[in-house]
Amino acid sequence: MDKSNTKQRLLDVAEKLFADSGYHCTSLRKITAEAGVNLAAVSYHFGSKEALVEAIFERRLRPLNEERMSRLKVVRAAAEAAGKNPLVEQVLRAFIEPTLHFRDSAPGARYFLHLIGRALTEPDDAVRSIFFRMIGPVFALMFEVLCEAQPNLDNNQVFWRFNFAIGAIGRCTFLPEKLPVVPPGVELDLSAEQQIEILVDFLVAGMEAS
Amino acid sequence: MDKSNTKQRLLDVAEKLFADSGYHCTSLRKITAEAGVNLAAVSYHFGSKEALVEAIFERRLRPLNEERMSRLKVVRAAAEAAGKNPLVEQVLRAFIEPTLHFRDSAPGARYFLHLIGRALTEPDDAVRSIFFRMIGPVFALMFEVLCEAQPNLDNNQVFWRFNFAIGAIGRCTFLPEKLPVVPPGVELDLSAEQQIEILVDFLVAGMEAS
DNA sequence: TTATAAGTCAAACGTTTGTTTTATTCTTTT
DNA sequence: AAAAGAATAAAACAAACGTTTGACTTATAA
Repeated sequence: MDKSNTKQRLLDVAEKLFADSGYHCTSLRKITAEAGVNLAAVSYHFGSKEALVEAIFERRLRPLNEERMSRLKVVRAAAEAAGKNPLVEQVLRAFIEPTLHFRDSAPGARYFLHLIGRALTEPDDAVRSIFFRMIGPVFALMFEVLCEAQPNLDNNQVFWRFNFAIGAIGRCTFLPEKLPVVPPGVELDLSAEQQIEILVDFLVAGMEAS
Repeated sequence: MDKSNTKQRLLDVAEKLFADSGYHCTSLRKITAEAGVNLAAVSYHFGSKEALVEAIFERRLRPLNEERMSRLKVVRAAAEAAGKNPLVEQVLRAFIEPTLHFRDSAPGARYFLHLIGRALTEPDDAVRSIFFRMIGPVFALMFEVLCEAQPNLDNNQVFWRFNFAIGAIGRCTFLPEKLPVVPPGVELDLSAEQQIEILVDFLVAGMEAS
């Protein structure tokens, strides 16, 4: 049909270029040139550059967040049904496993993960608030369930440890070539399962510390 | 006197604005206007916008890194003298304590920490490589000493855990208003000592996990 | 087939960007 | 006091940006 795959191509190319060079360093001219479409296509199909990046988040982050949310709710419900507190490990896995399995679920997903790994520190207020609006409910629920998992831990402690976890997770959604110092002999291309285990081991220990 | 405090004012104002809005979203016109100096002053005193941000890194990161390096070397030398492995906690403290004490050491230091917290994920290649060039040796040494601290742990494991630690540390150098979701009742303005303890507890447990 | 809509295209829009230029003022030195 | 150098000022520079325009082409539907 060729019925306007222009829109899809723009999403794919912009996702990759935004991940590579960031929102502001990537011009619409670069995007449309690499996608092989006219410059005006972005305005026509999305309305603006900002609406384009929002559509990118919408396409990937929406379903990912829904899976995270439902898994968090399962963990909470199961714990409540059993009359126990949720396990920290299960809460973390509810967030982490969808993330890293998503990484291999689509060709551009790796780029997208890199993009949201940087969205946490995005300087542009408009772009950052698009991301925060989508991720906000997930973070809020996760914080709640983490508090339930460790009821004898101060909420301040939980909050900061949760933030540390967010930062740590962000480090392994990064494209390998963007990491600062890579000592010789270390393996950057881990499978999702390997990466999950390394990450969960670290975070469970950190969250449950002393 | 007044013997060119223009340069200093530019450094101070640019540090704050770069921290606030990022490198690309902050124009030289905004910087020079807020500093109350002429637009051409940046070119005259520094040469370019990129040289300005490099001077900002140079001013603060150079001495901070020197302290980190010397503390790391002390930890390593003391362990060697005692014929033991360095302690993970001491290695982490050698990096973290200078960082958070630095935070309160100068009026603009908080802004600068926010700036380097974002430098890890800086999309602009030129800016990121300025940062990596300065922080590289510190990261490399820290990775080495961490490997010595846990000789029975695979280097891959150490590398990833080290990266997670970097990500976690970055989360508490952030300006509070830039954090995504802050549940009611949590205290964001921790003293350096409080923040250090929370962070070290978490990271030591994570680094030494199972 | 004709009429209507959807999509594409090249070109230009008005801003904003970092940087440079040229002249002028202030400070230091002889 | 005069000359030399350092610093500031206003203005203009070319390049790049996101966005809009209006004509043209293709697809859909009556």
